[in-house]
Amino acid sequence: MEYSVYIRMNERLFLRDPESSDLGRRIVRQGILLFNDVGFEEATFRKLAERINTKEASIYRYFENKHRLLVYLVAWYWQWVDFQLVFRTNNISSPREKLEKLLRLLILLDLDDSFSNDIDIRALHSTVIREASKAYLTHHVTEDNCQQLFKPYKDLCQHVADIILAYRPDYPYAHSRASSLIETAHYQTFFMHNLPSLTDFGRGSGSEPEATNKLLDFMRHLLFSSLDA
Amino acid sequence: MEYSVYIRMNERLFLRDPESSDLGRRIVRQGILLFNDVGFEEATFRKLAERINTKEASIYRYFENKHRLLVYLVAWYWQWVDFQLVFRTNNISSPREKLEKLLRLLILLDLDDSFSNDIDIRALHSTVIREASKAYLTHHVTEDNCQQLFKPYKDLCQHVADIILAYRPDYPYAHSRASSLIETAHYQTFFMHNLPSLTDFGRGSGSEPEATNKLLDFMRHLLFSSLDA
DNA sequence: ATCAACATGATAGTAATACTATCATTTAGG
DNA sequence: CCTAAATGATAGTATTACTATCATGTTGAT
Repeated sequence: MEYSVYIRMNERLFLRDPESSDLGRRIVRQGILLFNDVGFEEATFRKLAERINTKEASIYRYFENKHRLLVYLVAWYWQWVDFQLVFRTNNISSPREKLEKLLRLLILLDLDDSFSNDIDIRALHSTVIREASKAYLTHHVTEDNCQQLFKPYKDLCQHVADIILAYRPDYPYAHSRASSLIETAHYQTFFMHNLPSLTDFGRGSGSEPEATNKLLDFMRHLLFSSLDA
Repeated sequence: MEYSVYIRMNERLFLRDPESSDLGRRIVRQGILLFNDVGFEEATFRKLAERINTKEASIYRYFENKHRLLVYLVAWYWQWVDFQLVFRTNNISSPREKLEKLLRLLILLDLDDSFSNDIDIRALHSTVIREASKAYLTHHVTEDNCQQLFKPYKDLCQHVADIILAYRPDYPYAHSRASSLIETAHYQTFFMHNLPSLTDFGRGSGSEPEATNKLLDFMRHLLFSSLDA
């Protein structure tokens, strides 16, 4: 099944809306692949321009700089996750089942279609795991935050916190629990693939899907042991 | 009390040992302050050189580049934490008490002396919180890892995992629990100060030490609910 | 005290990056 | 079909991230 949703983004995330033109869409879609291929620090607008047969200057018409493009991609991803969460849980009444769905969503299980609006979700997921923290771990977080650049992430955390509170109305750390759940899912995935000795499901624990299942078990254990304490 | 320990670093972390000369020591100590003042991406060897009255080229004799300097500082920090953990818990037999000490160490509570070998630990702590993940979230993690650049972090995680296993010998996720504990301590601190809506102890929850205490409560809850489950 | 290493200072230079500006050309919408 | 907007093409600037070279200063072994 394909959910062809148009994700409306905050206007401060771009100079010109990249979804309003073919060039803009190519910048976003190939930007994801470039970040994935060479990493954020090695990526340049020049390389991206070559990749999509345009000029550096044209890309600057859409995004102020590489960092802003990253912030845009990360924001898009969190809005996508947020939408998927609503979509996949809106026929479910049990908060516990909703949380279970969320866990699977965060590690990209049950993803029948890897593309959404021609955006390669798996590639974006990898990019977000590796680069998302660079979007906010800057000297100018506060200014960026004032411009609402991180709103999609904060909204998702709020929705997760709401589910947590539905599950356990008196839980005193709903927001921290939500943000640490999301962060943990991501960097444990990174560690599993790149620094496996920091996890219990890396090398030697079998195939990739098996490792992912162990990660899911760990996440489930961590989440519910704290909520059921 | 002051622990004037000389922390011996892996030789691949530098070109010339910065602890072997006055200039080298200034590079490290002022490097921490520069990263703290302007952030990693805005920092340059030129700025650092001006700050310590030397030339760019001299700094390049100690560190290949800015990223390597960051990796060095982060590695130093984790070795310092690891040493502090051993030092502060070696007269304690209860694993639970050891874990309690660790929690306080990770958020820099009970720090009577902010300096160790003239290194400003609080400044380094801030820098590590903000920049440490940039040390490994790169396209060249695997090569860096092969060179053992992250060994201090992995060693600390192993020691924490050992304490966890002493507390709960059959716990199946000791390594992941250790790494997620450490990571969570750091980015929850960052969120608390910079994106407080992602936490439950930000703005409005009173003074700085009060917020830090709430964070400690959260961390304690998270850790022991999973281990005691 | 002397000399040889070695560390640093001082200066210069290169390639790449991160933009900005300008103007011609193409494309799309009313 | 005409106008406005988007893109292409080219150029240029300031800064960064280095590398090279040689002179000068400092240190430590004899």
